[in-house]
Amino acid sequence: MNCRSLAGAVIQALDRNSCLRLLEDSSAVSHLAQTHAQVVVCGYKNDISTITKLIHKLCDFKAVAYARALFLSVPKPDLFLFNVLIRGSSNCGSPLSSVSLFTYLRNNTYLRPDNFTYAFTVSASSGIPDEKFGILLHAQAVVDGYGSDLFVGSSLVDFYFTFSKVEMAQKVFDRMLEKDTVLWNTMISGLVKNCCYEDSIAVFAKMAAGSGVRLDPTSVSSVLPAAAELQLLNIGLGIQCLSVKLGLSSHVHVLTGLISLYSKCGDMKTSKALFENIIRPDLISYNAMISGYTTNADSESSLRLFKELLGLGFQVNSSTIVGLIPVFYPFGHLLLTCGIHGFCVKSGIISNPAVSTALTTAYSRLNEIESARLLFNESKEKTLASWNAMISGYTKNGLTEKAISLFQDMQVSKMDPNPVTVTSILSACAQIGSLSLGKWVYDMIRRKGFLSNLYVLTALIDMYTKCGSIEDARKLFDDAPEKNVVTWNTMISGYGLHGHGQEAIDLFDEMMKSNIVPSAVTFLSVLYACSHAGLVDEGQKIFHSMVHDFGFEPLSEHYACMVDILGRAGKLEKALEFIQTMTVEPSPPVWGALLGACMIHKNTRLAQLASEKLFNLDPENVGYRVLLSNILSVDKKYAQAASVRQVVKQRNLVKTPGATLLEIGDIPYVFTAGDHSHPQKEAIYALLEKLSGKILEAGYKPETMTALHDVEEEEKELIMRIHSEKLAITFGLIQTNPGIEIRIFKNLRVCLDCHSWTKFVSKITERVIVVRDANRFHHFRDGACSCGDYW
DNA sequence: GTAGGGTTAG
Repeated sequence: MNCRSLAGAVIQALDRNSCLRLLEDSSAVSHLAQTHAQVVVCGYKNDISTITKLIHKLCDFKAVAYARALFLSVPKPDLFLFNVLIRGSSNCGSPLSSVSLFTYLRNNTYLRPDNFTYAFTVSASSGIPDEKFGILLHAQAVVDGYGSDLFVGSSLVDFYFTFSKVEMAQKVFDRMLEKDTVLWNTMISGLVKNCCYEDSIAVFAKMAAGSGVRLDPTSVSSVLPAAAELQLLNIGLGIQCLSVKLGLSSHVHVLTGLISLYSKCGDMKTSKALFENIIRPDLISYNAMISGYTTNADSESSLRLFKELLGLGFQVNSSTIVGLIPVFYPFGHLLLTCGIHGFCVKSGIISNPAVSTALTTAYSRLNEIESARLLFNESKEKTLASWNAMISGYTKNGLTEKAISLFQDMQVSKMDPNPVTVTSILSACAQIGSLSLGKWVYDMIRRKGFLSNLYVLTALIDMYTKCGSIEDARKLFDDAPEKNVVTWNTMISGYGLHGHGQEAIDLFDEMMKSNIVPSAVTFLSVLYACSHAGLVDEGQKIFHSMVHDFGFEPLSEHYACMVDILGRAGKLEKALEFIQTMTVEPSPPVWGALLGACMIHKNTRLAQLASEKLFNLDPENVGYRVLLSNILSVDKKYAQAASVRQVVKQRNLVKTPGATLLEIGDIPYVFTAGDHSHPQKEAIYALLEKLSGKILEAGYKPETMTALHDVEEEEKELIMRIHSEKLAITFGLIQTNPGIEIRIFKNLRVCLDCHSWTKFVSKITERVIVVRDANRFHHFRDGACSCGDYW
């Protein structure tokens, strides 16, 4: 209270009722302070009901410190006053004070807590990180005879749901002899909070059908998110009909819930109609619409509504922003992302962890991984989701080492990984082919009980196939209690990766028998499997079936697969004809597949046609130019080959350097072409020399020489450099005992010469050599490769 | 009643 307002206030004698009325009508803490002065002047400072009213009002205005001070001045507070302050403290974000007031009440007064006391204190204990307070209160309430009180019961149900103790919540609910709307509503919303969507819907149905209890807008709006989450439009429709019948359908909460439901089911037309039905849409209903447009990829409408919201003078909140942000990355809107980032900084919304996490994701999806990292570093409160967003940002951008090192930082900072974290890390292991790290993660998954999570399981299967252990992957797959379309796709593509085309087709057939609805990726996976195994007829059949039986509009990627299948089989003209039948514009991979086939089957004419298209569509890609240059060299068109390479040089295009990973025990070794940095390089180069002699005797013919005609000296040296896979295999031979399988991982496709070299080395050393290249696995054994020279 | 992080092809 300041002096001016005190001086300005007309202090006059008032009766008690007038004092109470003044308190009731106060609309700010400053008014209350003035009235407080009058209360004192008029001699009511010891009137408990006046003081209680004042404390109650102070709590409503969040002036909890003032309220507490006043409370302490009351010589003999009664139970009602205690209850008011317990509830007030809890509502003002000080749940611990509520509990300590309760303790004080029990230990230092002769008062006995009643059902209100318990209800308010239990509610407060839902806001304390430690669950023990609520559990203790539950026990005391039962002892004091309030165990089946409705008020107390509802707070207890809410408390147990807050701490994810679904069974306990259910138990308390079941034991309540009498159930009212609030109790049912608490149950419905608690189940939703704990992702028990089906149960939530079931409880709602029971409430509506036979409980005899009245449904209110909260009942309906509590259950709607469950239907939305499960995308059960029919259930949602039923709820909508019911709420119309009960006259609840014009309530803004109900309408907002329905908007969200229809949006999540992809029906923005209905959402829009519902939104237009709201007489005075509030921020939350706007948010629901914006997020709906965003998830349905209507960036224009989403942004329009956002601008409208700002224009109406609404103070947008974090939900608005989080619902809007994903609009930016599918369309590459980097500038708009930066704009909204600036807006968040200016308005202070950036401090909300959900906002900074969403922005981190946006930047990493836009390949602005550095910006993502800066934002991550700057964000004050790093939640589990923020760490996960950054880690997955790295794996999605192929920066696996950074992902793994951030994962280590995360553990150092004592943030406990969850299934989401683990899924990203497994994906990183799969990318780099690190079986040792993958197995370590698997160990952690078992310890933490994450194996029941379908994302984790699928990522684990993927990790095993990509790290070369297709059998282990299949075992996990067969033992899986639950599989979705992605799990099946993963296993099918795993077979493809290893060249096991028939197994992939068999699994695909089995999938169809299990009535799993295939996706576009399912067909891509099985078609790639056909291409890696040379199954031409089967591939054509599946493509045909995809279009005619399953009604899929083939994507450019599907065409690329078919071109690959036909091309590898030598049916180059047919592949070209196939491209000409395409209904969509052929993308670079389509022409790339044709170009690759031209390399295998030495067709310079078509190669030139394909590369002309490619150089237009994807001028920065060096791979295609190198491929064309090699094709020309093989055809002895040296001058043309040189001019293709010249372009690469002139434009300063960067070729991805080849590298190979080999793990001995848990230690990873990385080799690059012509690597002389290795401590055991002498032994490696000596053995390389020795092997070279032996395999030449056995009939090996180096394949690089043809490409070396008419090449500048400097360049020749580059080409002559020994490829990293040869160095890695040789090192593996030195480091491991005879008979042990050698596994290596190459980041690019293995070249023709290295492929042939490895075949011979596997024969003379009697070793199984497993090579994972950028495309697939090669299992070399006794002079032959599992790919049947088909890659 | 609205909202952030995860798996599959190439």
